[in-house]
Amino acid sequence: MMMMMRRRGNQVNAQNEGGGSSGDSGLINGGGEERENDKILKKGPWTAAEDMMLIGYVRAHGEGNWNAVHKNTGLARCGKSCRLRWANHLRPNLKKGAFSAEEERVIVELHAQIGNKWAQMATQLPGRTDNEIKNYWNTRVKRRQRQGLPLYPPDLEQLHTLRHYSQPPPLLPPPPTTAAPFSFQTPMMSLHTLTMPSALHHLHIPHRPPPPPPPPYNPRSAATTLPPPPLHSPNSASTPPTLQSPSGSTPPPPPVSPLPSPHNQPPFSTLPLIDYPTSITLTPTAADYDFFHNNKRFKLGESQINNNSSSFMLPFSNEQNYSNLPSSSSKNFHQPHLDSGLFYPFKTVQDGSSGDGLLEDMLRESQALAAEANDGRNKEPPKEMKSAAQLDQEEEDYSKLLNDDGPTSMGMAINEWPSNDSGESSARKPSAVTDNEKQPALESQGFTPLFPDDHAAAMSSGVQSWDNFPGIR
DNA sequence: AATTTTTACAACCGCCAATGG
DNA sequence: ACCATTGGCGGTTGTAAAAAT
Repeated sequence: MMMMMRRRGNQVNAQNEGGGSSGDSGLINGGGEERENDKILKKGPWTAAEDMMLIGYVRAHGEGNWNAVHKNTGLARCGKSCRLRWANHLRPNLKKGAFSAEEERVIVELHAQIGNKWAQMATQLPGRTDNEIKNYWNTRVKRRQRQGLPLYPPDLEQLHTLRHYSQPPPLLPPPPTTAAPFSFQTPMMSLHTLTMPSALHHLHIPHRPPPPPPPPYNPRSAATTLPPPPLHSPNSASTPPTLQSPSGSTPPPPPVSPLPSPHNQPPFSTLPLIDYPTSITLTPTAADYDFFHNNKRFKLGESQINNNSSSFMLPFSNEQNYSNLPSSSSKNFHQPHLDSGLFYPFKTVQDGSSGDGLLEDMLRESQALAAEANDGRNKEPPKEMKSAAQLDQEEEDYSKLLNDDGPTSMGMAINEWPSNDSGESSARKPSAVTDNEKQPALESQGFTPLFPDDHAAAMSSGVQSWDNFPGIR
């Protein structure tokens, strides 16, 4: 079982958890729960069933309005918790696993440039969340301190020091808004296929566009922006150094971020959208028998696809009973992206029974809500939909990605033993490797892997799809 | 092999800003 | 102008697992 997380929920949560509740919401209900409007809100680790409910909700209603989740679905989580769970674990395109050497380099560069701006840094690292980056950095700080190493390599130390004396430069500008309207693989693909943009390799501060007017002074952010001073700074002089452009006399073009800016894009704009909101169907397609597990792609054989299996069941109850799962670890089910894979907590109902119906109920409820929303009124216009051409392109990109294992490609190093700028290795092997080693084969249970093991690296780069989610087409 | 240390990670907390009534 | 709601951000904590001793 995944870690038995501490239950800080036993504490009073005086805050209103993202505003989802009014000030009187802080009634304690021991055992990691909290009451709100007579509903008990859970705290602590999310169960797979809860994840499914949240996913279903988002697919039906889109992101945002997180406090409506528990009101509409009965999911006993506060809106804030839902948002966090979605953003950090459930949304598509997330890349899990150890940071690649290139990613580490980017983080260090960005940190030298902007400090603890995790959210901004995350916009430069496709598939990575601010939380991941923050965790990585904190770990790095501890490690470097213990080793007596500087936080930054010499070239970045210069930049870092400069930052103490000057206006922090703006982040890389957003890409042109004429980019493809939507592709949930676009950010990753661009980095993967183009390797790291030079703008992320070298931070040419002198050539950047002039910084915008300083924002109003914010004592809070001012207090948190500066990173801890370098431990062994080679540039600890009291005067700012002159920063030389590493590119010599030819200024590089303005850096272009491969990512949409959070300032002109809706958050998590990479969510693959469906024909909102009534497209949810319970009819499985062949793709529903196609899933990823443990970095392998599996597909049910024809003999395993029951013609009668028009329903799916969650192989666990609300109380997270994993006993019916294939031999995969519960951890992987609890964290559907851990394998950089897709959701695989589904088994077809072979005996014609309907299963526990949780997912069906969830989907039907979403469908009913969607229908209600549509009911002849000014419904919310459909969000972006993929055209057939887009889907084809994604398929093609995906195929390319699977065949592309260039050593400098962003994201391919997920299973490599990363070493950072100073040549040190992370003290811990990426867990995905050991997980793979541990995993019992699903083949013995009737699943056929569609890709060989080396597919793992490509999948680990964050290529994910909703297409395998039951009832999506 | 046992124990200790370190790392990775998820989730929460507290605060702030934006928004809308 | 005020207040409530909502979403977001950065800091912090606790635990499991891995690595080191």
